[in-house]
Amino acid sequence: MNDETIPASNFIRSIIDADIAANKNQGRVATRFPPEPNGYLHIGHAKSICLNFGIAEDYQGTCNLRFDDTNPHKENIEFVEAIKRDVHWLGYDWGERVYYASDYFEQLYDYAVQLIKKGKAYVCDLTPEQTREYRGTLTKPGKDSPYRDRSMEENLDLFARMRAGEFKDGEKILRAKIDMAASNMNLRDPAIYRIRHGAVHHQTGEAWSIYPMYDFTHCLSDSIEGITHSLCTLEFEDHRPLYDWFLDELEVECHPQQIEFSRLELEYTITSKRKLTRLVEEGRVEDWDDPRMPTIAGMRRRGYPPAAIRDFCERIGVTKSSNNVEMGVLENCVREDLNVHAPRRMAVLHPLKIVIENYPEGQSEELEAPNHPQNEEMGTRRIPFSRELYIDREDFREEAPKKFKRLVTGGEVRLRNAYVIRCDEVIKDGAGDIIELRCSYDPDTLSKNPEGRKVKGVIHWVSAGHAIAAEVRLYDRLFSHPHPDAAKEGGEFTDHLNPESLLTLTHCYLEATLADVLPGGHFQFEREGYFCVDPDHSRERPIFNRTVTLRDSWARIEKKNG
RNA sequence: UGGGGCGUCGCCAAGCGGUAAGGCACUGGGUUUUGAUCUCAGCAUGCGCAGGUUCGAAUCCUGCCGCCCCAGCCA
Repeated sequence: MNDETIPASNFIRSIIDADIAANKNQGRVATRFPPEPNGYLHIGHAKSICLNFGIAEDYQGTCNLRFDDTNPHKENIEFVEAIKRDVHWLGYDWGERVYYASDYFEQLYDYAVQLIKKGKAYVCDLTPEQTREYRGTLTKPGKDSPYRDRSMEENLDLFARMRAGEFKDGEKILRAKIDMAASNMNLRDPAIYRIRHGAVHHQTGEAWSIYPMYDFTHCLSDSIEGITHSLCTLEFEDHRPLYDWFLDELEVECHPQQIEFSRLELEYTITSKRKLTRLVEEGRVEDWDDPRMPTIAGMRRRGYPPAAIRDFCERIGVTKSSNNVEMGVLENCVREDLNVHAPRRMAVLHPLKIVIENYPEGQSEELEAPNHPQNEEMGTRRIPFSRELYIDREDFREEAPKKFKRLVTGGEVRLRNAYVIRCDEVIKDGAGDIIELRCSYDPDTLSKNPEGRKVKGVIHWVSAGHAIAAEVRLYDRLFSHPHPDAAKEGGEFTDHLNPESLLTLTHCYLEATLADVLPGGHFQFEREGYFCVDPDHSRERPIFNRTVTLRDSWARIEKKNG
């Protein structure tokens, strides 16, 4: 990583520091990022990716990419590919170390046999419903399954036949024999293998009809890969005793340490894969990469730079406390990165035609404009100026509210990178709507202030005859409620979808230099915000997405004044 | 009311017995041909609450209170 920032420490890094000081694992650090390929990666995963890969980088360790693919009914290869693409795009590289839990199916099977031989696992014939009844409740202990004391030989035989496909889905499961009265529900003889016929696994095809469960698979996969620190979110804290139980009971050479941290809660978004899947499947958004989605693919299309997302993950920290991060933090990271890297351009989103009456008809000239006000190295560009221009309707008022410093009737304003103009006349149509402004310019104000008066306002513009027409998509938060999940009685998160999360402007005018851009390019449209070129963009049909607005203190003043 | 966690500024978050870092947000000033950027200043006598130990407590002890997670053959 070429980040210049020094990573902030956190309790996990402290644990690793102590482990290294104690020469635990011979000072080796090995982490892993273990996504299940049943959906796209989102901002919450980004936190985990940055943590795991970030630690590996900083401790000269390794971080494996491992697909937790033990549930063929929900997983598919499209998600595998998308995940790889997104992790790479975020800026991390797993080298040759991409693994699949399914790589270990054979070993896992052997481990299960080992457990049976130790009398620590048994085949259970209870139906799913019965299993639930036998499990007990939070306050009541469960009771032993009638199949709990089957002989080792019978268990071995039954388990082999499960694998051979002799039983139907749900007919039998393999369970760990622990303690049906444990106060920790996870220890009440958890399932470790279930039967799944008819699924074509994206890696193993139809080779298996039994699949291992998460708790059994995860700790052993970590162990097999020699992971030292297995980082996961808080909801797995209750699973840690089980994680350790399997590794203690089985003969393994490596017993990784599971450490839990709290998952990211970001205001105005959801990070439940189930719910994100619903948004896609119900057509509430275009797809997984819809710029409004909190997915990595969505943020990419929205124009968020990967460095900004990494910076965000750095700033929010890693703790075990419940958190509630404001959207402003993420947006600020995006602005900070783009402010430095995005070349400036001018684009008029809500065009209002103006005619400079004292500028000769048919004439035009090229004005030089810097690509970045603070960075000369980014160079300059030439933009055409002529008699007919477009400015934004927002930048003109017939009567100025107080503190308004843009164009008003009879008033002057600076055209960015060009001359000072005055509005002499307002032309309206039959309905009373303003359709054009007649103005005059002061030829002696190029790169200098006018004589004897102060012009405070500066607005952007484009030359009508040279501008290119484009579609500009203005995105806003997908939800109008900071906690979409906090639905009231009978409601659900979709009730809080923001109906104005996408505003498509089809008649925008951009300065001519924007004609040759490529998808993925970032620009600041001065005074409007940061925009990026959409993947669907073409020279014939230019499409830009608004990544984020500029900070807008005028909007706040206006709001305050009602 | 079983078990496991968490409670420090509006939001994140340092702190680990020696008298409350930092970031975001916010407020005010300066620079500015982006009401942007940049910059300067301000912003917790207080650390969920109540007791206790101590010369000294956000940090240790006790008891409360609040919030989150767990009863998938999901991960």
